[in-house]
Amino acid sequence: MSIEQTKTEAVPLEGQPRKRMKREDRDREIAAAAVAFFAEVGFDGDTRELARRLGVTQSLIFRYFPNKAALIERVYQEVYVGRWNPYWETIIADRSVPLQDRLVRLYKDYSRVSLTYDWVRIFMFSGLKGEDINTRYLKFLRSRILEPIAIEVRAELGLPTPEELPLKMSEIELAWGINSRIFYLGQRKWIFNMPLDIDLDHIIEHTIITYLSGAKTVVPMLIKQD
Amino acid sequence: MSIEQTKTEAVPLEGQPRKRMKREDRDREIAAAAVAFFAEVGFDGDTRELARRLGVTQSLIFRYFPNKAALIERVYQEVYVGRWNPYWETIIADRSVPLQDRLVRLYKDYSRVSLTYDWVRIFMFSGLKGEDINTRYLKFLRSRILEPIAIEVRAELGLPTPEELPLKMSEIELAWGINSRIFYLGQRKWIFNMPLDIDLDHIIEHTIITYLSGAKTVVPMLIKQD
DNA sequence: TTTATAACTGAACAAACGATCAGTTAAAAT
DNA sequence: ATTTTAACTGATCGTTTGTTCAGTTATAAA
Repeated sequence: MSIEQTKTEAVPLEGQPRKRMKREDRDREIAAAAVAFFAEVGFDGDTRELARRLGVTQSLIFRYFPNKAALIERVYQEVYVGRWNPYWETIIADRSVPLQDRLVRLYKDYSRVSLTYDWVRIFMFSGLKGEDINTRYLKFLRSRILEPIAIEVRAELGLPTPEELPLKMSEIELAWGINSRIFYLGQRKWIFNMPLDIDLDHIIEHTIITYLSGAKTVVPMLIKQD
Repeated sequence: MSIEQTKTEAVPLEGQPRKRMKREDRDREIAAAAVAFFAEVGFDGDTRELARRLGVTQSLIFRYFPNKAALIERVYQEVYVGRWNPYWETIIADRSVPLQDRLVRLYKDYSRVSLTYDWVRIFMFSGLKGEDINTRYLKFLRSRILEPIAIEVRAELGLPTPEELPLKMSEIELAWGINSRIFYLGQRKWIFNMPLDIDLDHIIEHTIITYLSGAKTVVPMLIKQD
């Protein structure tokens, strides 16, 4: 199993009881352990087991978080908000670099965050739970990544700017294709236990090439439709 | 909410107690209700609530299934095994029809099954639970759908047959792209609550065009590499 | 060394859960 | 009409769960 590589199991020294941390440190330790723990077993994982992994009693957790829901909320903050890199948004618009290179660079970097064990699994657990954080994240992604990509494709193909002709839903939908591809890789690896056959970087390159090649064919067609 | 459209909530008549079904019928009724119920709340959903929806007592469920695990196993059978259509496998190989049309037809039909509320959510719940049914399903999908597609692409582009030159992992990986795209649509709609902006049939068409267009560029490149 | 602060524990509670089983009753067989 | 069969109920048990709180003890200030 290749899951272990990102597990953050804080096993305490059996003999020396590592105790009395500063409030801030313990707070962070619990949050980090909660991310790893809930990513593994889901949000129905019990707080006693989480405490056991931390090497503390269960009641301590409730001295740092008012209830389980608050702890889960913290997990969302850590994973979704805390791991977004604003630099991704700037890569896309840098027209001094060929578009294909920009997209490959962007998604190689984005994958380092969103293709981890914790990220993929917690994203699904929270989605299935019906939390609105997923919807909000995806809307954010669309406005910060997908729409900018669609705009750059217009420029690349010498088509009208969004000011001249607003982006079609279907152009953005086409860009979703890249993300769906990347995300599915994460699911194959971290949820369905189907390790990838070939190198991730290669897949990303092929995905971008496929997207741009397809966009060249499809987008001019799309913007002529009503 | 558009979720209701596939919910199969068997509300019993309050007055007349609809009772004493034949064993076979009740068995199927419980199984169907379990699919809908677990798809909604996950496999941690309690049997008392399931019984309430069925209009029977909780203990009755345990007279039809030895334990909860057996009921869940039945749910897998209903959804994964019971909904596979062997006809999909025959569409792909029919070279009297243009490849693009074959793929569009295949995935439009496949979507009718695998893009439902029940299917998408149960697939994720079972995956996150660590059940091997997902791995088995995806291996089956790869051999029955994705590899055949990769073979047809070879033929379409006038490249060597698999007998002359075995399929590369990366060629199959490229075909995964179609499925990832489709599956992601289901997740957007049924898990992340992001309803699709444009018509599903259009997206499928664009997905196939994008794939074939990309394959034309990438596959000749791939088979030259070691 | 003594005192004050706060990190931490251990035991307990109530609710919710899967599972069991002796008994009830509708429906088919005689 | 009576008997037999089997579908179904109601009450209960043991376990697990989130949450609370009075008390303990390490650590730093005095």
